[in-house]
Amino acid sequence: MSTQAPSAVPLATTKANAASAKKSAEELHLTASQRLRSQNLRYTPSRRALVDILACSDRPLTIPEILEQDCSLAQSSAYRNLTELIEAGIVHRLIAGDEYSHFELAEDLTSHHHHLVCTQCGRVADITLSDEVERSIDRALEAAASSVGFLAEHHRLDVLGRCATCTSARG
Amino acid sequence: MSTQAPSAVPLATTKANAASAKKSAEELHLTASQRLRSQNLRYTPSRRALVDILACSDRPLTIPEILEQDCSLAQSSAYRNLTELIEAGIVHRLIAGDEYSHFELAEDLTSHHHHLVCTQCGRVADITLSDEVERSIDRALEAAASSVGFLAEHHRLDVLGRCATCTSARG
DNA sequence: ATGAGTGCAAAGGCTTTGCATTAGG
DNA sequence: CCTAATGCAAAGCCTTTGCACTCAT
Repeated sequence: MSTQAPSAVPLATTKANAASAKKSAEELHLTASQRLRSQNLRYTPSRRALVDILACSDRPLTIPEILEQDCSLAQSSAYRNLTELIEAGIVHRLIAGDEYSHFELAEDLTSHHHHLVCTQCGRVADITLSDEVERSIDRALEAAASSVGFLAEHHRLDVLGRCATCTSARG
Repeated sequence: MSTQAPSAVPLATTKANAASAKKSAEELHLTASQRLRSQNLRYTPSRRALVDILACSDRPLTIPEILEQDCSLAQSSAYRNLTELIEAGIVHRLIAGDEYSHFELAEDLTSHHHHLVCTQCGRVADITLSDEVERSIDRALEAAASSVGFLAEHHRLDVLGRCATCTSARG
């Protein structure tokens, strides 16, 4: 089923992602609901709100950013719900630096992408690369990993630097 | 001078790194000493020991791993010294997951490489990719970054999965 | 009524910091 | 001598957890 959370799919997910267009909000919530159900968890209004907030953002958000948009949820509940959404394969956690974690929808609910991480303000933006480059990266990483018996599950490619705002604010 | 810490060199460092062979221990310590001196810091035995430990390892190490090899240093001093070595451009800190940070020598003291991160045991191993793939990645990232006014400083590319030990220990 | 979800407060765990002491140029 | 470096203990900070209460089926 295309709505099942992937368990251990190797690196070569580029084509599949390119093929699956971004899900509609309806499909997204249905999928989220199903994945939670399969673990005997409920798709509560709080969790739906979290998914909505992440779906509406064009970049991964931190807990403070999320709570800014929905302060009705206790911080601990936000963390707990995000953890459960992660375990259900709906959300992905990103460790960008030494500050807050960033949360985004899982890649199979959006599409394969990478990140621009501002080393000054911590903001993270999404970027995508061409399928050609992605395939070249996949091949190279898979070769390097398998040569040492490493079972590659996925890769992360981040660009570190200064975002436009921080660059213009201070050279 | 090739012994100066780079301040904001863009992505295209592949050729330079490929050209500069791994420094000898002597050169390494000299460079480290000079970089610290330029910030009015001393190259103490503790700091030299830290550099030695990192130089002898073929992978980034955590604080516990470092202290295992030199328990003569207080944990707080290890953190403080590593922070100063980072600020002097001698050491690089890696945030692999939600556990300990990993420390390694700065890339211009070793060579450009990437990491295999085991999601089970947290161990990090180094890998290198071909210059061709690196150039292709650099070009793609630079194009994506500059199109949104992002000033790219460097990139990080990690493979997440299971290391050989964890794979054989438990399917 | 049985199990999941929530909020509050407290605890955890890695890392940083304050402060007095020691060492180096 | 003056400044940096060190060790110990305490504090910080993001995140997780315990517990009692509420809600859904």
